Amino acid sequence: VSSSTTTHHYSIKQAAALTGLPASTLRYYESIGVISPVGRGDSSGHRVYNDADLDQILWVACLASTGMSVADMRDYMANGERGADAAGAQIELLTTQKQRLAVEAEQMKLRQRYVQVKIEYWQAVEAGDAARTELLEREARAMADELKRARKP
Amino acid sequence: VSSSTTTHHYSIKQAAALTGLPASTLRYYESIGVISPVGRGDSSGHRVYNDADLDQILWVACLASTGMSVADMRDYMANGERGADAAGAQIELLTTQKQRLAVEAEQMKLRQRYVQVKIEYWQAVEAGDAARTELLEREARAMADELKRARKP
DNA sequence: TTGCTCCTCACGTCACGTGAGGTGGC
DNA sequence: TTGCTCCTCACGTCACGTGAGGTGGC
Repeated sequence: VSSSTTTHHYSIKQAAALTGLPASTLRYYESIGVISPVGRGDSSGHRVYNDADLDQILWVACLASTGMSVADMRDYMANGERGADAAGAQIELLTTQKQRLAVEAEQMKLRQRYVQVKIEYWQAVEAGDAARTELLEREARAMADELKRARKP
Repeated sequence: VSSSTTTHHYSIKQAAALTGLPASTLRYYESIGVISPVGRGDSSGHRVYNDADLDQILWVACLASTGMSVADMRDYMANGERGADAAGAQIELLTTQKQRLAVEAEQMKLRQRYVQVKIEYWQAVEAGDAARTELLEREARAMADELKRARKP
């Protein structure tokens, strides 16, 4: 999704700053084909990133953040043929990714609740409230079971 | 948070099934001191897990799920002295972890919105809606900026 | 005895990170 | 010339995963 009116170029350091990924990772992703080869400066041989490159990198970073392997990311990106004709395929991939994120978000919520229950448990212990302590102990155990099930798929 | 009335024992395979972590990871965590040494069966030498062990493992799994390093997890667990006297310290650690989870959840939401904008972008491209395409392009770029900032701290 | 699970130890692997040693533009 | 950034290539590292080779209880 690059701007159709203006295109700037950026050094690897600038690209790293703009995307939040370290320069070493940008080189690594390019070397294994997760991102397409970026342009090089004449005579210097330095990488020159444009807006489309940055956009691609941000998208890869989003995929990586959900624990996708680099092999899968490469297939994913190769599939996205670049161009309006592939819109249908892109939407399909994006929808899958959306679902992955939804599952992850659900697990995050569970973990947050688990930690909250643990906080309340220790507060009950501190207050010497034996009944509440036992109640929260049971609750924590039940949540643990949920956490285990959520990790499977 | 082990049950005070009954304690069962479990093999490493059962412990793996109950916590969702592979047996190899349970051995690894024990070997580097992230979880305390578990009991061994007389003469067999096989690991025997009890409810307190399982609880500890689930807690470690929760910490690991937020990207905490094993070194930090070890310090964290060592600090939790086990016992009601450490309730205050436990609550402090748990509160910190809660905040880590909240930040992570915020990033998840951002990524979900980013993917959603991308989906709508390609739908606009597919529909040939140039104005909406450009609008969503700008929106995606703005979100990318947010994503970058969220990854920093 | 035959499976089955468990054990340790060592090496493999995945996704980078980190120098070493060298080049290019203000 | 002096910094500064960039380059490649190779090796290091972190968190496990995966055998190899062997033991123990029904």
